[in-house]
Amino acid sequence: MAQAKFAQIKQFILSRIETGEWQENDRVPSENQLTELFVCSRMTARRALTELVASGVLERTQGVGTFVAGLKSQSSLLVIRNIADEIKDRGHGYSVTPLELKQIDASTAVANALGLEVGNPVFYSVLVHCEQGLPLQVEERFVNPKLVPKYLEQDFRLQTPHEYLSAVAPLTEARHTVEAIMATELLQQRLAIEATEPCLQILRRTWSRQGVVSFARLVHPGSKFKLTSALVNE
Amino acid sequence: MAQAKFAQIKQFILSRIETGEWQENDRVPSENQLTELFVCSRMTARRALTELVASGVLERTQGVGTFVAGLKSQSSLLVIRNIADEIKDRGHGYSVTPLELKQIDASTAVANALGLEVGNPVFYSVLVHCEQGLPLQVEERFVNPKLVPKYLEQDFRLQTPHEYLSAVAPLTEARHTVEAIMATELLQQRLAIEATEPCLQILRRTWSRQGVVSFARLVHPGSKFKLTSALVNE
DNA sequence: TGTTTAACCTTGTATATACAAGGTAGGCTA
DNA sequence: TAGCCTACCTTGTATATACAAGGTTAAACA
Repeated sequence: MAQAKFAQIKQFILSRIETGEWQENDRVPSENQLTELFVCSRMTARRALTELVASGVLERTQGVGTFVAGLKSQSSLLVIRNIADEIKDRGHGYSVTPLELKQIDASTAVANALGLEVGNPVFYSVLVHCEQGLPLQVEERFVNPKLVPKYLEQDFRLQTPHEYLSAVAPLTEARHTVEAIMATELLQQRLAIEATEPCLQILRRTWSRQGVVSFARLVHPGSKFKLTSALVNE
Repeated sequence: MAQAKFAQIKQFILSRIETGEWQENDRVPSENQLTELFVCSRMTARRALTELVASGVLERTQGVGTFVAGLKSQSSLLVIRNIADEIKDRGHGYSVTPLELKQIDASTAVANALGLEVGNPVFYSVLVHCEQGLPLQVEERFVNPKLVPKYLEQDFRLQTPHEYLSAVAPLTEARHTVEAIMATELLQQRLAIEATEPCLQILRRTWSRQGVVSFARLVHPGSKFKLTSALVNE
């Protein structure tokens, strides 16, 4: 068999959508119709449809039918990768310098982000991630001490905070905000950039089963760092 | 039945991964083992595994077994939404002002992005998208005239370029780059911002079956615009 | 005429079965 | 001992079947 039958059916449907023959919200053949068209069992036709639904190409409603899904083009996905992996994947040298590692009192913003009270103790770390020796990211991180009591005892030259946290408190969710900012003087020093250089800031909150684990502020020089998307559709 | 059997099996596996009982690369029970555990048919056990593989929780290799997938935490997804929808979803007033709509000669950068020769004609449009009357995005767009010959005849106050292009040349892929930049003087005027305000720039290339359809440069004031992620992990 | 009902479509869940295909490990042979 | 080969595990594809559940429509009834 050149290609699995369910894959042929998927191709058949996808090509018709790609050419525009079947438009958004058009009805696609039912499982039984596909069964006749391709001379296969209902389970095989069903598999093709199910997989296309899973990938967002189709939508179905029990008792009604299966339809071409609305354009996903309206939103596409950007990937935020682990900085160390990204640098290594480029074949460049990666190094990290820990600048701070201590306990502080939660400010209002940090307390809100972590779901704690203002003034509660939180663990705080600052690291500079470098590519070929040049700063590419300043990672400022606030950690919930209740969930990660041994955070301050770690050596983040050996294992990034992200790796450590993942091991200690398996994360179940993460939320990000990306924006453009101007660096403060301190950040300018740490990133070795001019006052005129804009920066890309990623705010990242991570959850485990027990609650908010950490709140991180990742700042990149705009001239050196780009977020790139993988793909959409299909 | 309180819950479908395959859903119970999925829950069983997910909870064991969440608690950390099963770690990355650990082997999960085979289809036959699950069949015995849950007193169900192999197809039902298989469905649970298949769906968890689809959602990225598990990985499987024919002839070997099924394993807990590597942390997805390493990369998470950001959503780039249609600007008009985003503003409307916030319940705010949306308006758009077309500034340019003409044919120009492709510069080197544009020719590269569109897969054309330098100096070839390309269609060019500039629009300003406003939220409550304030500029939120400048959309500069270069369009391949071979694929979209009637681009210049459109009225983009009625339909956004993106909507028109989606209808004319169903898109099959899109790639994005996000970075922080300082606005040029012209952009400062168009966005009504100060020279000191950093901007978030999204470069977007879209493909249809026939090739690259358009290349867009979307610039937002950093103080007013944030990209926000939905969620991670399945 | 208006409402209820039943027939018929759709998708959803579940089982039993068969064979194909890929990988591993242990035993057999040279 | 070294290499091959078979038996046995795994996942992958495909079929036939049964009944459940949700929605539409048209016919039957009041």
